[in-house]
Amino acid sequence: MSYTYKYARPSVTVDCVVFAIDFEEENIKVLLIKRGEEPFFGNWALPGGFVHMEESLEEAAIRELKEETGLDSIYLEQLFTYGEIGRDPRDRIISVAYFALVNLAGKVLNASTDAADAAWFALDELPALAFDHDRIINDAYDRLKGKLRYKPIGFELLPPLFSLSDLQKLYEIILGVSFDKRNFRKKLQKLDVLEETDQIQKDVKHRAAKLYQFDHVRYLERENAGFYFEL
Amino acid sequence: MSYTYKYARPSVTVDCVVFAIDFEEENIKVLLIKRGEEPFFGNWALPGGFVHMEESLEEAAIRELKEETGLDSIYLEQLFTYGEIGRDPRDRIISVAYFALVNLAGKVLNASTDAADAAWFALDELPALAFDHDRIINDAYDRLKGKLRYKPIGFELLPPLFSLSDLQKLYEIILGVSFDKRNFRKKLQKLDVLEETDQIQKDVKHRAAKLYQFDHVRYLERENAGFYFEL
DNA sequence: CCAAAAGTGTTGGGACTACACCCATGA
DNA sequence: TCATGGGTGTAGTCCCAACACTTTTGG
Repeated sequence: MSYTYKYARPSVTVDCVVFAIDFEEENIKVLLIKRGEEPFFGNWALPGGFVHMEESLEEAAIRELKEETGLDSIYLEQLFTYGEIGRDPRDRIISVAYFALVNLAGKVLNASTDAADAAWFALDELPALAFDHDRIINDAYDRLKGKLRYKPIGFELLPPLFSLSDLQKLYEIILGVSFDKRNFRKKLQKLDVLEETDQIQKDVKHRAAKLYQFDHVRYLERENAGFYFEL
Repeated sequence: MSYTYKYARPSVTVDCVVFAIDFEEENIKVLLIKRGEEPFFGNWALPGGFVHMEESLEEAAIRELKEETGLDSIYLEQLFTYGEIGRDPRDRIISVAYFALVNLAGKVLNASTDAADAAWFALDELPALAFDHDRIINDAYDRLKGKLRYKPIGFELLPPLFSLSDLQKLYEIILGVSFDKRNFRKKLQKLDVLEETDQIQKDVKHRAAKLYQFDHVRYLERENAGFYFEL
């Protein structure tokens, strides 16, 4: 058989599930854009678009996020690739989904070129979504819950300096359980990956909490030494 | 902007990393095929090929496995999608990699249509591989090691009936550590997902071990009840 | 009877759970 | 002074790691 890439080719897109935590409302938010094109014109959908020939998948995800939402340099990992027949009503489309985490307070959204609008929605109050994006969001949430327990990805959802109560609330919101305050703090202390700073909370009307930061370097040292992060 | 899927399209392939355990040699085996086409004619590579327009990704993976190796109805999960520029020397190719587990003793290989040959290689003695397949195998091995600890996927590498020593040896081979026999057995007993059968080992020249089987149903019950499999 | 692997209990230490009160601050 | 969340210790239980010998079978 000769070497020819002779088969008909599907189109390939990337889609990004961007999560953030809303500490006021105590819920999880997903970033959606209102589609400005057919199909599903006017519906809400995940930010994303076609992969260009001169960029990698991750580059495409980063570019689309920037173009459609203005978000930049956020945590991003590949989630899953969806390739069922009929996902797109008109053509064969394969979508590589990405999973992104962002600190809600630290970023501002820009609507732009091919998205008429971008907005945060509570995960449990999503509008009707284009394509199979509801399923993708579900899978992403499963990944978030699963990975949160054994990898320090929660810190991506917090500002660089945070209180222990914020961290605990984050875990409680995402996992849907509550933790004992003293036990939670003891466990973190034992993990030894948080660094206490000399900063404290500002503008709170009660005793200000000490602020901590996550020590990536120490975490990697411990992981390589065979210690497991687990919460 | 009008609705046209106007972009140039990459080709999409699937590649399968099939693992098995060799209990005689006490090592991990990977299934490779010798390429019968350019590029990398004559090199060893992962089984796989182009995704057709009328099949899903998983269907493509199952079809290619059957065509190239004869393997059928084995454990399969999606691993990762590789889309770097230049992975393939001649064209833009995006590969959806799958991760497969099989019981070495229970299956026979068939070479066929577009693979000149198929063979098992020890993971630590791989030949030069086509494309970036060495990297894909590495990623698959990481997935195997990681997932083995908290999901009962090891049973996919064993025959339906197995001894506790086989199971322990499997964990030791894959994770590269050794476990205390009594503690290992106590832990399994506590997990309560193994069913003792009335069968025993045959044709061994020492005391024959009792054979057990994995109880999928009970495992799912426990998982839904919030219990974690962990070893 | 020898080789080879199967099978089996106990103990000490560390981790986890459950639980309640005082402290600091701003309004 | 009050409301709000910040911060802290102990005791009991359970889990885990460490450790060695006897049993069964085939050759």
